[in-house]
Amino acid sequence: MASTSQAMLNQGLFEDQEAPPQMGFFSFPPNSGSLTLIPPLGCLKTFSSSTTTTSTLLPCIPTLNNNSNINNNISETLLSSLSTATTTYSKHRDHHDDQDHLPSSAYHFGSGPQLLSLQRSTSNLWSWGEVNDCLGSKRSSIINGGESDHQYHDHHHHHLGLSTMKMKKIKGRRKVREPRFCFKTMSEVDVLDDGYKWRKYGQKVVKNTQHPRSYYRCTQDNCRVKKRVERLAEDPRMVITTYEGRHVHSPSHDLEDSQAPSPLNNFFW
DNA sequence: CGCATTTGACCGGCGC
DNA sequence: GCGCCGGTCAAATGCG
Repeated sequence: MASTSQAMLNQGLFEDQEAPPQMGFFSFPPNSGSLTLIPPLGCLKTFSSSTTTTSTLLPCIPTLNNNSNINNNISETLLSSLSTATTTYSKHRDHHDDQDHLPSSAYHFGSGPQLLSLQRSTSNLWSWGEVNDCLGSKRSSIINGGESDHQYHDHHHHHLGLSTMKMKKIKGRRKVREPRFCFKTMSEVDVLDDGYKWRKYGQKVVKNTQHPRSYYRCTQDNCRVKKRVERLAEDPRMVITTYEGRHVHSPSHDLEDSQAPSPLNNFFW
């Protein structure tokens, strides 16, 4: 089911290893029939601070039923969303790290409304911030726990994943990370079918959250793609899925459905 | 029985 | 240096 959109994703989003992973917002509420579009929900946030620029959010959110007949296939949905929604992301400076500054150029794909904008980064580090913005990881949870909402909002996206970002430094040199993509879905089920086969290899309790974070690896040989799945602390209805790496194969669905897998079938990368 | 999941241990980075 | 934490490993357990 390779599509132009997929080709765009594959070639445009991640062909450049230095390009940051992208964060999108999608909603997959259960119990609806087919792919539909709904107005933005509370999952969409706008960040603002002295070090963070504004995130723009979806004008519409694709939704997909858990029992959908269209394979519950996220890739389809994401692609659909990309063709119907404006997806942007917050960008912010990594004020903890030194002076690798933010990209100055943005790429735009698609026609009509802005489908997806990509910020070119000189370092993958920044993109980690992106991912963790989406995540609501431990740092924000710690800040959130027992402290005022005001303080939480002030620091929310700055503290997310800081330790992780610093892990990227090795003797003053940045460690190159696999490209990442993080998106948020509204779903009752934690693991959404994205067309690939995953094996769980770990689970961690996230501080100040009742929901654990699960770690998955792609089961395909030689494919080192990983994904993390967790529920948003502030809104347990939301599932945060973070992909890391590029698949070196086609989705299993395609392999089953077709004998002619194409590189363009590669979901995200 | 084979494979997937669970779960405690372990490791490395980071802050204090 | 120590403790905390995220991420991973791997033995134990569960399940079809």
